[in-house]
Amino acid sequence: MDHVDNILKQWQQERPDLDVVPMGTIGRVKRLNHTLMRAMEKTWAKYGLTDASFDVLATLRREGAPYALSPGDLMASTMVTSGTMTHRINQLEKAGLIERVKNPTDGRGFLISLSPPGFDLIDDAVTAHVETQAQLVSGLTEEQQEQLDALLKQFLAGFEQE
Amino acid sequence: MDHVDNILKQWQQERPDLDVVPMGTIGRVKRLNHTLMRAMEKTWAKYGLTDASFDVLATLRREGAPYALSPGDLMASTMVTSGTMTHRINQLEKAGLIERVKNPTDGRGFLISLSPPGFDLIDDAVTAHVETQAQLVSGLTEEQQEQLDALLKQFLAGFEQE
DNA sequence: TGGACATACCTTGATATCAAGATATTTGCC
DNA sequence: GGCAAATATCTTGATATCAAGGTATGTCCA
Repeated sequence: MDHVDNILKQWQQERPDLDVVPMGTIGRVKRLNHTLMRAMEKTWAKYGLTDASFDVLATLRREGAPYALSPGDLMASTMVTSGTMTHRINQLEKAGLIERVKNPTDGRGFLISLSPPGFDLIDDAVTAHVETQAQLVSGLTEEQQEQLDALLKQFLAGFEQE
Repeated sequence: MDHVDNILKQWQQERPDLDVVPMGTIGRVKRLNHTLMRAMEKTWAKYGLTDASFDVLATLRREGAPYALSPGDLMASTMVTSGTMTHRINQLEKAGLIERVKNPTDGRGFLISLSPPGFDLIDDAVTAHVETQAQLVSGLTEEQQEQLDALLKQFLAGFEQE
């Protein structure tokens, strides 16, 4: 009987006409996401990073050499709007972790590339981040982790192509 | 091979020293949460509500008569900080959907109660909301929904008592 | 080849959130 | 009863986000 079960029980008493089973699952996804984000933020903070800045730097790092993408590519990868991405890029540029370069093949745009300090920082931060994540999933057995992953993947598949 | 799989593949090539399996699962939770929230926001918007305002009104509604809780209870239930809750309450009070009443048994605090228009609005909105949620989970079979729910519940259980 | 449409990014304005600290009240202990 | 500590809520200041719209450049077709 966890927090979400209590919510469902309340609804059943107040609104027995509603089928609240999906609410339980979606509520758990929301709550789990919240909890995981809060935990991971602590690790990012040790490197002076946030969800947003880690996200951008990690996206550039894992891309491989020459560690550069357009703002539009970054937006698609991180699911944020253009205004948000402009803001993130400005902050990271000010911190010297990325550089804006005119896109040589498209005069409308830029390429965002990791600076050498940005590369070093994200390489250290992601090592710690992966350790934190391993900790976070350790409450489930390996088999449960695999099952959960497979179910999440199928759940997401229903949305990604649309 | 979904979006998250691509991310993991990139990391494997760039940083083969890292075990990125947990990153996949956690990444899917984040992405799924984002997608589900965006979808549910559309329903809330039809009633002039947001995630935040729906959350508060629904918490009061499911509590049952007399539909009143303290800001502190609301904070605990919704996982936001006190500043955020004060702001939410101010907005809802301005909209006439809730009322602030001096707590008769504790002079430091208030009780937040649903106004009659607030009650009517949330009762309609939650009906539509539950329909939206049923739609959102319909990509999984009933059995998969149950499995997912059980795994999420156990995952969360590792955090809730701490 | 030139004009209409599409695209890429930035700017603006409104809102939501958090962390930290302020204020008022209650509780508990002597 | 009275003072210290705990508690409940609000205030403040900094940031992040989004939606909508602006500007410059590229693309495509008649």
